[in-house]
Amino acid sequence: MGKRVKPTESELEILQILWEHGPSTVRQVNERLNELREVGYTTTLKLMQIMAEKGLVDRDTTQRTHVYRAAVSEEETQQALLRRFMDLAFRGSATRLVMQLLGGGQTTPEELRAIKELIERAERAQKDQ
Amino acid sequence: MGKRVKPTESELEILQILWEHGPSTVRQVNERLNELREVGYTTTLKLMQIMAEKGLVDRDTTQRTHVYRAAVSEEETQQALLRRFMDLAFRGSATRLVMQLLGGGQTTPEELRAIKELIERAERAQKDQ
DNA sequence: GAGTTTTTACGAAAAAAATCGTAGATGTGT
DNA sequence: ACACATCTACGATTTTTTTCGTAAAAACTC
Repeated sequence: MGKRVKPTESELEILQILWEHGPSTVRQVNERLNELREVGYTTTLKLMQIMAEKGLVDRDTTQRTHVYRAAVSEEETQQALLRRFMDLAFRGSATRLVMQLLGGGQTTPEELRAIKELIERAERAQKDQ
Repeated sequence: MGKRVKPTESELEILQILWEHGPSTVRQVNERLNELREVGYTTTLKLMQIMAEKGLVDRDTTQRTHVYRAAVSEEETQQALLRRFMDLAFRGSATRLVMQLLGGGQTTPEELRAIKELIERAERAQKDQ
């Protein structure tokens, strides 16, 4: 398990699309990307080819139109990215991070409730150890 | 307020040092950096000069040895970075982010308690509106 | 089957970020 | 004052990431 995952920002955008929509062609991915910003088709193609080389995605080449799918799990990747980001931007402090998250008006009341539930579950899990 | 600043990773490392230790010389910053990894003195100097141009830091040049200090606030910068990161890595979902944070063993029991306290405070703040 | 579209492959250019060497000015110690 | 160390400025190089042009093969259209 646990490949060393260090996707660049553009690669991560593509992974998000693959995680969300499942195996996709370059065209499908490119169209999703273009909903947000303008990206040339060959740009997306090249990126996905590089990602295949790096092992971030797998592709089925039996058809002329290749189908790509994520080769790294969403969980593991997010875990690694979060660790890195927390260290870099919050000097490793989860508390500070949550403080900004809650203090910045970036959470809806629903999210707050959901997050509280998560906390309580985590506390119970710790007690059970 | 609120400059639209997007420090690079290296720039952010330097900002962290300035936020944590206050106004510092290039040498002081470079020494801190070298506690983590090897960085040449002129590399750090150049970065800090660029940051001064961008307005990320201010510097006092009245002495031969310039003294640099952060020109952007820790809060605002973290806020902006968090927003960006949450969108990129968690498709904008604070809940997913916290889920990874709690599920990945990246929080100590103490942090958990502190975070719970933050949640409760945020809930009370919402009710008061 | 000629022309058009779609696709991959490849390489190169452009852009962004990080690193470092060298020169010259300024300071320090003796 | 001389030797040595420290500091800034500047430019150049290197590395990483992103973007795209062109060509060739495959498929589709009429």
